[in-house]
Amino acid sequence: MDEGYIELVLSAVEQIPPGQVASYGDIAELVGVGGPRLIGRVMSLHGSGVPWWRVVRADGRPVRGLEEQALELLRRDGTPLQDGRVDMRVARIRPSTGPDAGLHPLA
DNA sequence: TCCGTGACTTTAT
DNA sequence: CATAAAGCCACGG
Repeated sequence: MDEGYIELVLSAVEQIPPGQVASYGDIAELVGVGGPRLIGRVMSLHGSGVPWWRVVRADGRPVRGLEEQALELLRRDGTPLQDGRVDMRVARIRPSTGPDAGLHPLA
């Protein structure tokens, strides 16, 4: 576990704007190193000091164990919630966000 | 060294 | 939509 890697992940999480979220897999791809579980590990150890609540699971469910806390913070940020889960279709950091966002590949 | 576990993801049933 | 299995990386026993 390199400190540089940790800083990289933490900085990536801090880059997440309010109203948007990122999955562990997204962070992993952003940093281009390791996998989702590695990100989760880094967050659990050094997640303090960064908007950890903006990092959610791929299904849109918040962090394990801190669901209520995360939900509150997400709601405060204006994140689109849907029945206790984040609406990844629009909240996830990624282009082509939406059911019909990019379905005109050729038009 | 092997095994179990965890702030995970994806595909299949 | 829920559950199961496989893949993934790092750590403690």
